[in-house]
Amino acid sequence: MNRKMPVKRARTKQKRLSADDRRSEFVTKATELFAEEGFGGGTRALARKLGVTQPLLYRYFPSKDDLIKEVYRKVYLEPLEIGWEKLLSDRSRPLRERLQEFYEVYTDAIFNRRWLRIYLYSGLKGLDINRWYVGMVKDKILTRILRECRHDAGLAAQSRPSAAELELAWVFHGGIFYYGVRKYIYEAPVLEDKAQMISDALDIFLAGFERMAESATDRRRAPIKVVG
Amino acid sequence: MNRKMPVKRARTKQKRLSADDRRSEFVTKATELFAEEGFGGGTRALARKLGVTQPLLYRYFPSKDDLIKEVYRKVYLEPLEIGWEKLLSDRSRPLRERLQEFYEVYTDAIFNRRWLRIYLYSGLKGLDINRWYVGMVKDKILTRILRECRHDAGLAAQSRPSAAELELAWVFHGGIFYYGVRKYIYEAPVLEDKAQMISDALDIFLAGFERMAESATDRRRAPIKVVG
DNA sequence: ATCTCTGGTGATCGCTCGATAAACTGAGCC
DNA sequence: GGCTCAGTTTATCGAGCGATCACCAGAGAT
Repeated sequence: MNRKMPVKRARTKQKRLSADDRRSEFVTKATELFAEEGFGGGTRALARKLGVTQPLLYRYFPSKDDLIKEVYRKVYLEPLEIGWEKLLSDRSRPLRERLQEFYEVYTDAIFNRRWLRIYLYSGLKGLDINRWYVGMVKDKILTRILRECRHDAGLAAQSRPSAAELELAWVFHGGIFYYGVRKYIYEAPVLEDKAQMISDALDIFLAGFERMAESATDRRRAPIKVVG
Repeated sequence: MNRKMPVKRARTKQKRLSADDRRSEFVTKATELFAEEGFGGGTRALARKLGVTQPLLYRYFPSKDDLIKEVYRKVYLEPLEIGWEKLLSDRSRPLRERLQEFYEVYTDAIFNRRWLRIYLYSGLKGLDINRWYVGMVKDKILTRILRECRHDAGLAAQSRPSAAELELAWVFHGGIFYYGVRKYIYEAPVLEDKAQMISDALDIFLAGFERMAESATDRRRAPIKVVG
């Protein structure tokens, strides 16, 4: 028996997907919708994006909240695909080079309208998953960076970074993050060369770290001086 | 004829305010409500906060959108009450001192749950007023800071800051701003001494600025060195 | 004491929302 | 060819939304 004209399949509204495909299509399009409209975006608008009717959603998700949770999972776990540990902790490469590459890769993953908007919307809802992510940035990125910086500067390792060190790292990290917010949320003009921005931010962070490391032994703060 | 027991007035729901008082009470409580719930917060919930009925809102505002606009006006203009120009441009005081004080005062004005949440919500809506505010930060704060920095470093004044300089200032500013987001939006633990955080951020920003100023004449980037 | 003006209420409209139940449909199996 | 079962639709519910209108009530002027 020959196939029933596959041409028609292209003309018809491509209904009748497999369950897995349909489900993941819901998550994908929901991410797009919620990124634009916030989580108040309607289930009918979502169905329209898929070319199906609204009740179909409930064959795949018990409630809208469950769909939202799926979106969270996808968005929050997406940028974690990168091999952070190896990249940051590979001491065969110069520290500066590692940091530059890490932030280029990391920002490639999260600097886009979809990710940043979902991240901010979920942050405003104050959910646990958001606190978890912030804690992870602290533990897996900033703490690791500080450890490598201390090692690079010949300082003794410590189990946990000091509050002042951590704050320095946070301000640095936040400054870079805010670049993405300015570009993709505020849609304000930014310096187009992202790598250059990261490089400049790294310059002043590393200089600040060295300065702090020295003044920590001094006890009193010495005025900073830069020599060309 | 004696007064009708004024004590009762205290027991009764204090209705019947003057038009101006009621109107501003609507704006105040609406700011609180929208800060928590987003602008999807309902007019009935708002009325409940005032202890009045929902239709009363429409005696004072033609629509919910008009109320929202009032909230924007209040929130966006609130931190502008400070005398920025004088503070930043008063060359009788050391630059470092001026910057420290400015950021302490500025963050006193905007680092609170209400302001930051309204700001982020409105930013996500992509309204003109938000772009206006970002442009104002650039023109009235960052450009002015850079001008003072150039003057302080003995560099020639320029009508507009270079893109690289501006980006440096933005990353610095964003790093400080993100401190507020971490504390009041994410409710994550932060270094409690805000003035210290600002001081540290200023240290590395000023060092970075000097470094950039020097390398601009060198053409090639000189490695940074910090002397205690 | 009565009138008036205005701040405030009760009832309700039309709409959209998330969610449910029952009916439909078409590809694969016997 | 008819059966089956999974993917999809049609119809609809109850709740909540922004908004409107007619009415109420109390303080101040006369």
